[in-house]
Amino acid sequence: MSNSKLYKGSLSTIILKLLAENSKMYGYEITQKVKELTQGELTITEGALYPALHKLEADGFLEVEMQKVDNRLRKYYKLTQAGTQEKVNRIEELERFIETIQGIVNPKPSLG
Amino acid sequence: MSNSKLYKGSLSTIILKLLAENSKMYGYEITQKVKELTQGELTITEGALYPALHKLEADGFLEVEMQKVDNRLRKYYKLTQAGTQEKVNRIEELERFIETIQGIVNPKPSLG
DNA sequence: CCTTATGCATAAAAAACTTAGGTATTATAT
DNA sequence: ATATAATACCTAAGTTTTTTATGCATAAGG
Repeated sequence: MSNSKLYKGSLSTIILKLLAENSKMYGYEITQKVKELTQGELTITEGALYPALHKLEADGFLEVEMQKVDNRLRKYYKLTQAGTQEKVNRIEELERFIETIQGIVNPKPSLG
Repeated sequence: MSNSKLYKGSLSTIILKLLAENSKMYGYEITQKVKELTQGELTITEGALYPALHKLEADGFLEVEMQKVDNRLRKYYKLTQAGTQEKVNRIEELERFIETIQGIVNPKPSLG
């Protein structure tokens, strides 16, 4: 994304999560969905997205299905079984990370 | 850190936050403090920490004070005025990022 | 004496981006 | 008609930020 350096490392987790919810998406659709979900806060650049998709596919987490719509080619991605499991792991990792980081930036006093 | 790729980009924010709370810390102390605060979840490597400290100093956000303790040299860092402001900005950015990412991985249903 | 802990540092490599291009079709505005 | 924006894919060069692997030095513990 253009705005924040913080999201580094979370892109593929975001992709896996969106595909778990929508079962089938193409690249451009993912960029639009992220914009929509974040009210424009996060803009995935194509230079980041496509390599990330290709890597997830190479790792066996995604499979591809081509489809022609209005004479334009779409490359639909969906989760494989391994991808479904990987999504669970990545989301867990992300949530653990958020808790961890909040333990630093928003430490709870040891006692009320 | 060794465990999570996710923290990429948040290291300098963590450093600024710790220095805002402790007014004066040296590198090794920061690594230990992070381990402690996160119960071992996050381990800052020295190869990441020292360059990050040097960059923050070069950017005018930190200033240095040497001190000898037990014949070992410590390099204490503290926030400059600019660093104090930068800390506020970075923390805000981090919290906005966390909200944004949670809007994706934990979307609230549009209506109960 | 050897290893671990404390305390600093850098350099090479890897990872994950941004920026900047390229191709092609369709829709919209001038 | 024609230019621009939107849709839809892609890659390569450069940058940033990390990991991994070192190096040096003192102090403490087995």
